[in-house]
Amino acid sequence: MPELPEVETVVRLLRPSLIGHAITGTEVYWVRSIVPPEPLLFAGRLRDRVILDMGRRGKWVVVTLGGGDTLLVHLRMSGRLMLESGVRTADERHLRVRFLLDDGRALSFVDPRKFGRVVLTSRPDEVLGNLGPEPLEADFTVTHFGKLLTRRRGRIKTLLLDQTFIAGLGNIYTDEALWRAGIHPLRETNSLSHTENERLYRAIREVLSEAIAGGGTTLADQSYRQPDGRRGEFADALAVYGRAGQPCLHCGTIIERLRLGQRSSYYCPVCQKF
DNA sequence: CAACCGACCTGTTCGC
DNA sequence: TGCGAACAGGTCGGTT
Repeated sequence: MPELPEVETVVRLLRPSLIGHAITGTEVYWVRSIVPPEPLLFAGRLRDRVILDMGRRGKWVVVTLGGGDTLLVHLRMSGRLMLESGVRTADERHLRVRFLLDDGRALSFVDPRKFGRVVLTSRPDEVLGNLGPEPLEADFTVTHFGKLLTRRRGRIKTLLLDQTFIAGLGNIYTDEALWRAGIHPLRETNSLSHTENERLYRAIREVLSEAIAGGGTTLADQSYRQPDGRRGEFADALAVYGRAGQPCLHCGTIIERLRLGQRSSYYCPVCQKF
């Protein structure tokens, strides 16, 4: 579910109220949610660690702890991080890991589908090192993007979903960026013109920035919420994702859906010619 | 290498 | 109403 904007939204909201607090206990309810999968060692290593910082790299939440360890959280399809003030958990049934804090609050990792992971490591680069550039960073320039593109082949959408090529894009925002850039998802990467490269670069940065400003995207199933419970308002701004059968906001043509691997892609057959 | 498929999991919606 | 199929924001490993 969560892509870069949703993870960024979560981090921005949680960070100020977590920094400086210590973890006093860790409860593991689903062993495979943690790495390494040893609840006693995991909890022991986290006890009394102070949260020094919290950030994001691609779709990973990065929690820097005192003592040299780092906690990496990937929400995958259905994971959520929620800060709770009491003993109660909003979603007890899907609670996988809970971190108790020194002030009585708790940070809960809730994940119905159990795909998400909480990784405790002293070497975060072993996990994060293979990620491609951060699309919103200043050093990610249009020149840089163009150079990366010319070296690659295959379908453009597949490439944008590859986290080692560029970090943070998922199924929603690749479709939105390709629509904004007027590029068909199945276009061969090496067939893109210089102009198309530039349009794609701008589209990626704009759609991600706007989505962050809107607090991410909450779809009809409501599975993503901001940590404070509010919905992500960028759902109202989606131009193609999930809109098969509805008119293109630009030209009125009916939006189509195709299969790429086992995933859906939404596009306008007129604005995004093959 | 690029493309595709099944796994990993549970929950919800769709179609008959 | 009931019930199986299809589908879901992600990623990995194995096969063609």
